[in-house]
Amino acid sequence: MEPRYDHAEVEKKIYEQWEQSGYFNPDKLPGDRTEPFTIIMPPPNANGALHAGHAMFVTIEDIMIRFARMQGKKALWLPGTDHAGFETQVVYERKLEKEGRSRFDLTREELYKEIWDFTQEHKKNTEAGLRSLGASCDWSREKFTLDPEIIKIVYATFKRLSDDKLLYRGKRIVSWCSKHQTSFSDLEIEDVERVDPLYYLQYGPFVIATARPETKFGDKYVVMHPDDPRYAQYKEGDKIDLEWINGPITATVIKDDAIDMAFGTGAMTITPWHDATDFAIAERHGLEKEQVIDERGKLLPIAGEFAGMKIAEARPKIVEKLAAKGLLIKTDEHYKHVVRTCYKCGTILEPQIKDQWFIKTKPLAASAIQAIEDGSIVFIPEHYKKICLHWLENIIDWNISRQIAWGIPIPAKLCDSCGEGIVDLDDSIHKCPKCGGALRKDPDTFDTWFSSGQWPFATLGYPDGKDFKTYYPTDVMETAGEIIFFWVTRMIMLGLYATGEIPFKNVYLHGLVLDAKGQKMSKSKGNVINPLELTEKYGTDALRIALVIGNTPGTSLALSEDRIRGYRNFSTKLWNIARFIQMNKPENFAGANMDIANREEVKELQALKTEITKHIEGFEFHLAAEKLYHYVWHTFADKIIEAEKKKLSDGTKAEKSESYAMLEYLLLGSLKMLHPFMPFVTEAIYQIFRPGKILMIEKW
RNA sequence: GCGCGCUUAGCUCAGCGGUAGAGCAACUCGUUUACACCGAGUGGGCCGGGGGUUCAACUCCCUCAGCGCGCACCA
Repeated sequence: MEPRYDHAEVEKKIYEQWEQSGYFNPDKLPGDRTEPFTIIMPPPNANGALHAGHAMFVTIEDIMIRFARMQGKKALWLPGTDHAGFETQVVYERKLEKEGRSRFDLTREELYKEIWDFTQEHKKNTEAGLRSLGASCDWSREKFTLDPEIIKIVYATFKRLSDDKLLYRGKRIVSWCSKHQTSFSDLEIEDVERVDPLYYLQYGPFVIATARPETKFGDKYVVMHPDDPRYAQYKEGDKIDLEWINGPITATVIKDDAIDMAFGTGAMTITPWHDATDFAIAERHGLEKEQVIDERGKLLPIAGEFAGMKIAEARPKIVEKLAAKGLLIKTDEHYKHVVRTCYKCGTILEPQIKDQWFIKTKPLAASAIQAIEDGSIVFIPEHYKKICLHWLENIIDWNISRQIAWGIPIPAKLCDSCGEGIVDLDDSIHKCPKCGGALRKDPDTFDTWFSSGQWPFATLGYPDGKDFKTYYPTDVMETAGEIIFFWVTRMIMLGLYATGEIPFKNVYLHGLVLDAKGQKMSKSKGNVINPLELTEKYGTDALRIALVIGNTPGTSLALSEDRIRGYRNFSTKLWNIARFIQMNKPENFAGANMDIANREEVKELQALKTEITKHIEGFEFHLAAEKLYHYVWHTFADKIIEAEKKKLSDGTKAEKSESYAMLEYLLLGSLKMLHPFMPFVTEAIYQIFRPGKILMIEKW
């Protein structure tokens, strides 16, 4: 053995050996394995390079899979990649921008084709990256979210939701991004606190307060609380003629409980097309709704002289005119409120009334809540349970339509004459069943999370696939705590709905990987760590164990190069322990006959094994890894080997043999336990001592 | 506003009813069957403040403070 472990040389060779052995595929594992253990990999987005978060999930999931495999289970880790709809389109649009092009210069088909090629390229890089991180996943079962068999399952769920009346097409308020030209669900929105002026405007006999004067052109309803004594003289339905921004109008009085008497003057006018609260009031009272701002964020002709202006440009001019007409009573310049922005570009989102497909989430959430509350699904760490339940209990209907090209096309037809939407999987409906009108294809695509939400059963070939029957429900869903609502809750809801069973028994959530200073990694800060650079420098094993030790589930981890270097030293240490033992192998050693079972050191190792097993089964990987590290270095190397040195040099032949037998036993035992954490170096050493064997499938 | 966390050695964090732990960093000494990517050792902590439960609290409960995050239609 070389004095120093050369990870670069060893890792590639060993991964190839594993892959060629076929043992990543549970069907090809030796022995009679009945108990399945399944993890579906959270598919990385096929739109960029691997980042530290990927290294984190690979490490944790690979630990569980390798452990299960060594325990004799049918261990399946199913890999995949995600087309990542909107996310990818945003990445691609940025690329277009840099090239001086725009998505709006391309037809949907052209754009789709370009992004397809782009993702296929990234997909290859992603797969190579996962391999170099040591992922022992079954490549023969790899899936892509746009594979035809996946889309087929997604479509079937869509149809079933429609048949079960859990899907509707509705004119509802959605959040609209004027830059990206698409609507969102409630999750793609980032609330930002801002301080803006609040304008008090004279509206006939009333004074109303608003932060958005530019939406007020069409306001013809003035609303107050039914119990407000200040407005007791006004009755619902009263008509009042008044002078407004662009001339005289007739306002109608409405009374509604939604009004907060303490805010402003207790009276407000409503803009149902551009505000969710106002929309709800309008729905309750059957009021007219009128669009004031278009999809590009510009004022419509209703704004008169201001038509065609962007909001930012129009607002001060409108305020100026209001002041000139004597309608501006006062301005409170320090009104603190929250505006909703696009989580990608920060553009202030404009609520718009749009025809979109919505899923009625309440019934789906109810069964998810039950599965979580009765403990069928367990969260690690535990506190995510409460977070999840809180979200599910307050869930709102889910807009799954996106006005972007990159995604799974929504299999539906739309009727322009009556507004009906009809689910049509096989392009067989050509006339509106409601009014007989002409139909056109719905141009929209699904929210990417609608398909990802079906990932656990879709990848396993629901409903008839053999894999589905064997491996579902899966054992663990391991992913980033960040995407708990986007993904985890949706998988639970859709999994239970489609299959009647939970999609996974355990949810393990890891935290963010931060830079050495504890800051979030981002491209703009330039502090993004490329895991593959680190593995090249220090070895994959060093990176992996650095990501595990001291990292409790759910909490973020500051990753410094110092840390990884420290664990690289551990790889070297392990290598040298092996080298020392190998150098002391007696000639004609007959190890099989040595009786060492009663040695204290052997018992100690067995006790350690019990602890490590318990920790891994309890998802306490940080404790397992730390104890192993400590044992190997400070007990095995520092104490046991040091104590045996004398016997190895001066002992009788029998003593030498016994010492060697014991050290070899302890070494191989340690390697086994370390293998899930540091697969490469342990495999390399193991095969030196046991030529022809593969540690990956040795018995735990 | 509601909810969820965090606060332990210089730094990053484990531990969570029974005499304070690791890695990194610092300091001293050391080349002896592997390993200087090493070994032997040292220093360093009112375990955020206050109160309570207990024979016993860093650990459980309450409260305050600071920090972080999530959710939320007050115009």
